[in-house]
Amino acid sequence: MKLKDLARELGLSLTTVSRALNNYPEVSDDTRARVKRVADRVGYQPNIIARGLAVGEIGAIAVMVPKESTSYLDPDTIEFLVGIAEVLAPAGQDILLVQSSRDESLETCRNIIESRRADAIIICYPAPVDSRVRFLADANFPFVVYGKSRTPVAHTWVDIDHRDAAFRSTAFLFERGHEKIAAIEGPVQFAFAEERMAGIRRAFDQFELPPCIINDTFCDYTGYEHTLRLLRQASPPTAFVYGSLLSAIGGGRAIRELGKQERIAVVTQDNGVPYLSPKNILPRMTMTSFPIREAAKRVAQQTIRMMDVNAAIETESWKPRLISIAQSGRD
Amino acid sequence: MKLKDLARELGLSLTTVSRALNNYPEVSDDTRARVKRVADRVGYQPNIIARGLAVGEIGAIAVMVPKESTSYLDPDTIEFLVGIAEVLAPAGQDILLVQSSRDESLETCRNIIESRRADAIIICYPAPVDSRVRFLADANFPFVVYGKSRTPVAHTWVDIDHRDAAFRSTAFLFERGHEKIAAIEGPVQFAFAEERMAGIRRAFDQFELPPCIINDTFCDYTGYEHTLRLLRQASPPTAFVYGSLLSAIGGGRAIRELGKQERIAVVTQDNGVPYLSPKNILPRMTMTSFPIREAAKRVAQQTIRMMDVNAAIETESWKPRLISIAQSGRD
DNA sequence: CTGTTAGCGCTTTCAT
DNA sequence: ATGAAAGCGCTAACAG
Repeated sequence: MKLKDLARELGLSLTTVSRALNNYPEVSDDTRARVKRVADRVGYQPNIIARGLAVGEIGAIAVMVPKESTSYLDPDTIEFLVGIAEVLAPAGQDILLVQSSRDESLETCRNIIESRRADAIIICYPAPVDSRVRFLADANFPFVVYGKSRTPVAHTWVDIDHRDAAFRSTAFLFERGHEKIAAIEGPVQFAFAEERMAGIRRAFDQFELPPCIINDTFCDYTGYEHTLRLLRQASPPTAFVYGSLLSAIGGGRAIRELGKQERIAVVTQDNGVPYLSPKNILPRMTMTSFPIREAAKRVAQQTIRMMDVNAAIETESWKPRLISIAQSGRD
Repeated sequence: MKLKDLARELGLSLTTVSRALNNYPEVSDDTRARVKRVADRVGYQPNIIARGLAVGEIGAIAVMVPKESTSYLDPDTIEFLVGIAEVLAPAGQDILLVQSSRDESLETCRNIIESRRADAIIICYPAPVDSRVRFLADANFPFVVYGKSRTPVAHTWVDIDHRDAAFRSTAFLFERGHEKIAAIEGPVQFAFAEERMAGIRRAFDQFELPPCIINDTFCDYTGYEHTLRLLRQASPPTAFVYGSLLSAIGGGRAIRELGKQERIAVVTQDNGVPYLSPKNILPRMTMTSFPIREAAKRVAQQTIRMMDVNAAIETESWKPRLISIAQSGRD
């Protein structure tokens, strides 16, 4: 069933039917009502591709997420996507999920806009300086970045204040008398990891101690291995800061295995992933907490806003709450 | 840069350039090479919408996943999506992620095919009798179902043999002398839950005991609550079967809290989600294991196959391994 | 208020 | 081996 068939059925022209369906003001209420009723009855659905070709829009937004060698989407990214979907679906925008590794990301990005696969792009977890930002800004293509990068181009972004969160996490432990603190953080090729490291370094500086930061992929076994290794050192840390609950889970396991859960203090970042509740983790952990899903909703809203040709650039940074948990260590 | 521009640049007609790019045999090797070289140099990318309109295909496959009231994608569904993406991305097919609740699923499905948003549909976790199956079969639209439903229409599906897995899980515990066994299973509106229940009932029948099965959403706190409640009964279960690692995690927590981790045996289904490793869970658990990601890859391959007009209907069912872990209870 | 007509960018007959 | 021209289904000027 195409528009032409529907028009014939109604004894009207293509144009009028199209206009009635799209709520153009110049159609009489009578006609509009009749057209809609019949369209509904015969189950007419516009061909979205044809429509896209005519209007030059496809009704989809590409979400670019990093592809790790393991090619698995981590829980945080998923939560992010869910938040995006919650806003974009009601807005009638499809989501085009695009995974790309660091070195092909610019190419992929170019590909998306040149083949017009999407009307806007969301960049998730940018690099500290991300080539896509300049490219998209130059191309004047609507985009929003989830993450604060140092790319020297004005652009719209939304982020959780990782620097602040990491600073407060570390300072929290120093203030409680810990002096040997180790931080298990994310890969340096991401801007957020750099941000967190800056926060951690500031805390170490303030307490005049040399920082101990490990960078690795956030996952259970990396958290486990680094923690185990550090705890087996001559003078092991008495406290850990984790950039992700995933590493914290693994780290917690290492701590338990060594029977140290009464003596080690832990602070972790918590992104509010529903099935990764800190409740299940031992030892108990203090956390800096912000629901990534909410941040994602803001990203989606900003993206829709940016699709307007003369939308202004906006940036926003959200501060996580610090949830202090009575725990072990020198509390 | 459009085809026309490229053609002008080359001093050739639209037609020839199009044919060269699409590897039509009637173009001379010389011309083809030259066209491709220049196209590459100027960075020409075909407009996918226009192409879609001309060919009648959009180059995307819709994946329909259930939307729960919580509107969160559970880890299993994610793993499924990752598997799908691993096959579809290299095949040049985009993924259109569509979440729909049970009662709007048929409508959504109709919508997708009538608006031609996708060239094929993947149904994930069907209902025991799923209206979409008949609809899509009647419409002669390519689709594959992940999950074995009872819908009385021949169609292509891929599944993990949940009935068998659940039977073996339960029988495993009976064989080890347990008589009070409780099963924490998924919502009955899904075919897989029905399948697992059939397997569990068969085991109970075989050992001539009345089944004890709880149905609820798979998540940490439901697993926790049901387990806690059951363990506080007058004569509590000595063993649990969990339909999902998620519930098992919560259940394990309840068992630990009651200090019963030396006395309760547990068997769980494990779908191989990388960050939900059973290693982190106490008490230790026996599991029926099958990587959902691999099943998803098969689904994607079958979908691509079904896009050929005269593809035959195929069904496949994969048996999980039972991984017996030395554990507590009456082992 | 309604209809005619010219595209949107690409593929694909049908000629040459 | 190459080109001209007719669509794919829809929207949007432009007329009336």
